[in-house]
Amino acid sequence: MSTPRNTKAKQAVLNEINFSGYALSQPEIFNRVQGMCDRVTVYRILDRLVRENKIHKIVNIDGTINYAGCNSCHEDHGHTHDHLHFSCITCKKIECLEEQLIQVSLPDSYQIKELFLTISGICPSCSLS
Amino acid sequence: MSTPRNTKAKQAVLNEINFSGYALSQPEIFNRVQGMCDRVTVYRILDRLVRENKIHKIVNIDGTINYAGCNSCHEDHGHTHDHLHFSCITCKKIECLEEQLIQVSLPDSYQIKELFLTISGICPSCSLS
DNA sequence: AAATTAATTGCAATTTTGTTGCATTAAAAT
DNA sequence: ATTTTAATGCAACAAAATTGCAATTAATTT
Repeated sequence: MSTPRNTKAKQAVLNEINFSGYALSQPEIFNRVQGMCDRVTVYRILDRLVRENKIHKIVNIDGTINYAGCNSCHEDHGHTHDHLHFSCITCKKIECLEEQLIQVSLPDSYQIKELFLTISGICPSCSLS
Repeated sequence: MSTPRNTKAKQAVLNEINFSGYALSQPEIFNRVQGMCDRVTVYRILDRLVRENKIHKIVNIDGTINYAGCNSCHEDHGHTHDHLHFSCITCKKIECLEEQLIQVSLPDSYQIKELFLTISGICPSCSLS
């Protein structure tokens, strides 16, 4: 198994994700670290950060992929994916609502691993205007 | 507004989706109607069937898009999207579990439009082997 | 502090996936 | 049978992601 390294580009990408209030797409991230590294490198860094449990990979309801920091996840214990995502149809931003937990019951024949709940609608700040 | 027509290709695509026990991707569908029509036509047929409320468009947790028939949806009333999808990590198939309804509560500042809940895990038939 | 190891990067090429324009075909109505 | 226009095929295009490989560099060892 390989031991991950910290590079400037990796740290820059992680910073952008962690300091953003909402989930970012690969193009947005690449844009924000302009000149730091190649487009391909951003893809690889994102893959690595997901593997290392440092960020969440969120698929939006339109299929676009976004990345968000992990607030309530312990790196060592892996991700807990029992919280929900809110996807604003106006500003297109996705945020994690970590407080709201989900409970569902399925027939015993289904083995549950993770839950992915996305709610689309209008977020608080878009509701104002 | 345009009046939809029934073509052989459209019916073939709809049949494949309706007679499949799980949601199909565009490549899978194209594969199953081989020789029937062009690759592009499948894309257009799928768009049309979604617009006509004949099928569901489901985004899987890996971002891939799949199509499923509507069992409990009334064509005229549009789609009800309050049920959940089960995504098997073994066989990669997605099925709609229409019986299981979801209830969540959010702060009043969020205006909810639709819910998308996908549960990943191992489906009954993959659990056996 | 220099040498070593292998993780990471850049770049070019490629693949995959989906879209668009337009002339042609064919479903359904008259 | 004729008419109307929805649907198709094909080729070109565009966007998004992946791969191979040589060059670079972070982190460990000497």
